[in-house]
This record gives sequence, C-alpha cells and structure tokens, in this order.
Amino acid sequence: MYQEESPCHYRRALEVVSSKWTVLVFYELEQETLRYSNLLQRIEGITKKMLTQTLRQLERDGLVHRHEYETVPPAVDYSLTSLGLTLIEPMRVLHRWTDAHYDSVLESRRKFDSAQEHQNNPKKN
Amino acid sequence: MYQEESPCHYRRALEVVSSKWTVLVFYELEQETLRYSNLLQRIEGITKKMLTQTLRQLERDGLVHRHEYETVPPAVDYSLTSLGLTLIEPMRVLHRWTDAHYDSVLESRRKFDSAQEHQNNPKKN
DNA sequence: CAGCATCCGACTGGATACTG
DNA sequence: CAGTATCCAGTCGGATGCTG
Repeated sequence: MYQEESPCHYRRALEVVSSKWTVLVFYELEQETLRYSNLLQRIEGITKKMLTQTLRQLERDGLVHRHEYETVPPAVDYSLTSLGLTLIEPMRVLHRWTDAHYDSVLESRRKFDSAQEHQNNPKKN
Repeated sequence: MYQEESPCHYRRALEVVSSKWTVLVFYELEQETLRYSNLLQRIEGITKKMLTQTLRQLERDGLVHRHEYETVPPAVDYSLTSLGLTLIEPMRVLHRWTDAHYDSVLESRRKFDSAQEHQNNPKKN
C-alpha cells in the first residue's frame, strides 16, 4: 500500500505540480506548442516574471521542453515533454474530482462560515 | 474536453489539496480516525499552529470531520468525511505518478543544474 | 520578442509562550 | 489536551524598468 512509503517523497512530488501557475501553463501546453508571448496572453493575470519562473521550473523538472530559434528578434516555444505527457492523466483525474465535488466544497465553506458567524454574533436567534 | 472549462476553477480546486501539510494529514486520516495529539506526533515537523490551520481548512472544506468530546481535559478526534473519501483515489493516482516518475524529475533537475553550471563556468571543458 | 534586475509590500510559516 | 496569541524572519509575487 502507498501508506508504507515515504509521505515526504509524495509531498515533494506534489510541489512539482501544485504551484499557482503550473497547472495553467500545463493546461495550455497540453493542447499545443506555444510561444512565450502566446502563453502570456492566454494565461490571464500572469506576469512575465511568474511565467518565466514557472516555465523554468517545468523545464528543470523535465516536464516542458524549451525550443529557442536562432532568429532576430528571438522566438521561443514551449511544449510538453514525454514525461510531461505522463502527468496529464493524473491531472485529469484531479480535474474530474473538481468537476464532481467542488460545489460541495463551496457549499461546505458557506455552512462553516455562517456557523462561525453565529459563534461570534449569537445575538439574533 | 476539460480544456473548455474554466482553468481558474480547476486551480482554485487544487488549492484544496495542495498545501504543504494537507496531503500528510490526509495521509494519516485515510487509515484511521486520529486525535489531535496523534497527528501532531505522526506528522514529523508539523507545529501545532500548522496542524490546527490545516485541520480547520479541511474541516471548512468538508473533507474532514472534527469530533469534540465534552470531557476534561478535552479530547478531539478527526476523520475523513464521505467527501474526503472521494479524494483518496485522485490522490492515489498522483501518488502512483510520483512513484513511477519522480526519479526522472530528479534526474532532469541534475542535468539542468549541471548545464547551468557549465553556462556560468565554461572554463574546464 | 523573450526575458532579467530591482524594489517592496504582503503573506507564510516557524518558535515560543500562554490558556480553558 | 487541544488549542490560541504574538513575534519575526523568510519567501512570494506584483509592478516597473531595462536589454540583447
């Protein structure tokens, strides 16, 4: 069983995937190779700094391939590596869970928060 | 396809699961109901503050149930809710990916880092 | 075009001490 | 026992400006 193995290992691995922008970059690259500026446009709210940082991380982890064309001005495009492709299915599973259960999470939060309210303002009951 | 749906939605949902300690707490509770102090002992390196914060979040999200016994001194135990149980399989899938591919990630990092070294110190070649 | 460098406020999380 | 409160260093990430 998975319980017997190092949970730290597991946790560190999750970090590969769970940073704020990683999922969104992955999301775009899953469909097609894209250039830096394409990614910048498509991923709403991301800054150059964060995009670069995220791509570097993914490249370092071997999940994304960076291809630089020797042109002026420079052009660079990014695509998933074969290792990156293996992550798509696990991410889909998580995505499916999201679709199926995220409403329940939101619902639970509402209940929890209003319960907290009643704790703090038990006046009008 | 999942691409057509809001990636933001997806990202926010990932946050449910991807905080530093969440996975480890889940990991322990997957097997059995545990008391606060049990969790504190079992999860190496976690502080009371972080454990409490993580448990509160999970409770708020409806993934963990908090049961408080009206005794002195107080006793509290935690278990997964039925919603929490639905998350186990997705997490297992991610875990399996870890086992299968994390070495590749580490290997890729080594290569990337030593390539960076050569960039910075191209002396001895 | 595809970044890198810098500044800086905000948030995170660890250590420690205290409490019903 | 199961937390809460406070302090504080470190990190994250946004804004802005510069460059090959």
